[in-house]
Amino acid sequence: MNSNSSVLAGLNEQQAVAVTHQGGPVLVIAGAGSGKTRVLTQRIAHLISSGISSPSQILAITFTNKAAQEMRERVISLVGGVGEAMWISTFHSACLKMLRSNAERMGYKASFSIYDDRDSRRLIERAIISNGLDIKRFTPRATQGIISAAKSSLGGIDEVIESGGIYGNKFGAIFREYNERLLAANAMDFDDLIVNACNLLKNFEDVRDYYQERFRHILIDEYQDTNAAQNAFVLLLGNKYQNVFAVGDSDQSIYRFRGADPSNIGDFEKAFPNSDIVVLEQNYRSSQTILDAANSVIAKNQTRKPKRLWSDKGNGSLISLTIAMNEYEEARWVAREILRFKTHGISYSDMAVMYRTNGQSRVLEEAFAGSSIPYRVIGGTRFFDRQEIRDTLAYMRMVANPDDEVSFERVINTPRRGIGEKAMAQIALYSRVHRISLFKTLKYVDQLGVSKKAQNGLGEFRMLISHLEDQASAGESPKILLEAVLEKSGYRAMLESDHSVESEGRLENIGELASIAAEHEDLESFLEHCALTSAVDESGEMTSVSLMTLHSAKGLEFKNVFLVGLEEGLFPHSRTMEEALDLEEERRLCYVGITRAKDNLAISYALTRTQWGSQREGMPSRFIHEIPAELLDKVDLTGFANFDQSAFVSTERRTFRDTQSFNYSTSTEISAPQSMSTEDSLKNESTGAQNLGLAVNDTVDHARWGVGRITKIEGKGDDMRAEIRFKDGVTKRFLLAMTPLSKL
DNA sequence: CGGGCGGCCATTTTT
DNA sequence: TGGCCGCCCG
Ligand SMILES: Nc1ncnc2c1ncn2[C@@H]1O[C@H](COP(=O)(O)OP(=O)(O)OP(=O)(O)O)[C@@H](O)[C@H]1O
Repeated sequence: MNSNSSVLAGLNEQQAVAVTHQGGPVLVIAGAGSGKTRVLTQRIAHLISSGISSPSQILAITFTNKAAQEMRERVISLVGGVGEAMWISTFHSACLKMLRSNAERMGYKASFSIYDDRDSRRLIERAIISNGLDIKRFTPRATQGIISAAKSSLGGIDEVIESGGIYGNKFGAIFREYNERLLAANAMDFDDLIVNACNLLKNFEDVRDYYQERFRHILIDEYQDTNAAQNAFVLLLGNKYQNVFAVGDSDQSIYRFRGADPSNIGDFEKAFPNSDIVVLEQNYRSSQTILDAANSVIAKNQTRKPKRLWSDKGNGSLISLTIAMNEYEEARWVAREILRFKTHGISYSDMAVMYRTNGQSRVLEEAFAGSSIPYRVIGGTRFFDRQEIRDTLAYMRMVANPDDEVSFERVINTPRRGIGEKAMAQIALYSRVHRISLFKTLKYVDQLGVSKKAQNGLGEFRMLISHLEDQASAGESPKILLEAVLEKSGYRAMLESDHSVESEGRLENIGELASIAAEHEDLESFLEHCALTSAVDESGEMTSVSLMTLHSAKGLEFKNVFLVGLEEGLFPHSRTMEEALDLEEERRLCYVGITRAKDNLAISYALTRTQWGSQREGMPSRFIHEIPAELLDKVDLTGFANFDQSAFVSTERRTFRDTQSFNYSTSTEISAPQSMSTEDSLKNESTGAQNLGLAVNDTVDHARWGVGRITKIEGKGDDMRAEIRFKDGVTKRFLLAMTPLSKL
């Protein structure tokens, strides 16, 4: 069967051109919602069903694992059959797969560990310290930024030295040591996965030949967010047959901060001089109103080529703009709207709330819980970031790769085995001198020069790991191994013995990890899953509202979208407001957010917001002003929004006098004290409570919350804070200078 | 050596 | 808000 109806169904002319392109390099450039992902997916289906390509000749790159999985399912539903042979994955997964098969060539063992951000930062910290540098001056975070930027642009030590400025040589030394430690630990960081895969292809002709022959068709989604190393990977693989199909939208490039380089799009034509360009202009997702708003925001970017994008879905409803007193009121308003939409037949799973920073989810979660709205937070504090999960996985990694330095340090003394700083220093010394890994030094435990107690602990640890290694090489499943780790290491016993609610939660999480382990045949695939599965990948079939950052929202779509916290300093974020290029990236992020909505878009901001314990007054985001006023339907919950830009005088803004009544009816107990402290701070008055000589266990009376007992005092003078546990069991924290308290 | 506590810090976005 | 460091006591 050749050109097939199901594969071409639901495509416009331009889309069909792209899908059925006869081969050679193709670049699809198109705005949001124009069907880029659909085209890419259906092209895979077309290649297979028309017999042009077999599934095993397909390499498709997506931005997240979840997108990969969905694409695979979609292709299978179009052409049937088993899709196992296709490689549809993220860059990182694809590179990892190649590296596992060829690790020895690169000087690694096949069982190498993958270091995520935090593992890598920890190792960088070790490298900084062992260079005799101060981690206050050379912060691991900043150093990691420099190193990662160099790696992801395929640079080496020279680039690190250069971006290190006057301390270039120091950063260079750190960089060198970090890489040495990685190699010694048989570990790669995220950037290494890409860089090493490139080097593998570059340096080994036979490997390159193999993969070039194998992947006759290479397709890349979200091309605008590839970095130099990823791009090099694509070019290396695609060089021979040049069947490279890339889709992207430079207006949706939002990862420049981590090395993504949208100029890869422009360079595509240079790399493949005979490439064909396909432009898609019809948006099938959003109403014209939403599209107009998005187009007019993004038009403010200077460094951009204008682009046409239209929709025939009709104007739809206006975009609502809501002004709230504070973030609590904003969240309650979102909750009310969600319930309202629900009664109009829109299901929870068709709605999403998007924000700039993860920290904003908390208040929303509280409001949703209070309104019994089912919700899911996508991303945020990830499951795999929890301490107990990291600890358990560190044990598992030790089993797979005993040379793993970061994992060793993590668990050598968890639970306590009497190994302190002193013993660790001795181990590190021995490992340096004898050029063996930390774990291997344990063979010579009596030569390390550590206390008897530490020797015992170390011996115990060594037996534990080697016993587990035996089990692993005997082919025990990850589930069994995990069980053995928990039991034999004493980790479970440690948690069980303390009987706290916290430990119970940790045990539950570990239980969850065990069920993930049960889904995997071997240790390697389990660890791989844990290393590369990001929070965004968690499945979300349930009928719940989604909460996520704007970054996580890329590529998704919802009927109703709430964009919250549109305040100067938050969005655009204060860290981006100085550099024009950073600000443009924020604007693209706004464009991405707006264009996630199909039917209804609601944006909102709060006049005050509590950040780092203190209140901040917010100005409406410039992005709001960049949306034509006639597309907005303004609702002022506060009565005194200072949103008096000329564009908005037409709406029914209440006068300041009205606010004296202060009866924004929806406010409940949560916002009242908020507004009270706002008033206080505005008047710059102190309640004097910091001078009452309060101490822990004093009983106090709070003007709004009633009687309670002080459980904690910190800070002094005007900065004194108290934690008070009220009679109803609620615990709250206050800045005393602003709190109406009396001592009882 | 280990645990607990106070105080200081910084605090964007993530494969 | 929490993560981390330094300090103190058992
Ligand atoms: N020809 C078409 N007819 C009807 N619907 C279409 C057509 N093409 C795409 N769509 C729909 O439009 C929506 C957006 O498509 P898709 O996600 O592929 O766009 P995209 O360009 O990848 O978007 P973005 O870049 O914003 O993530 C999807 O719901 C898709 O099913």
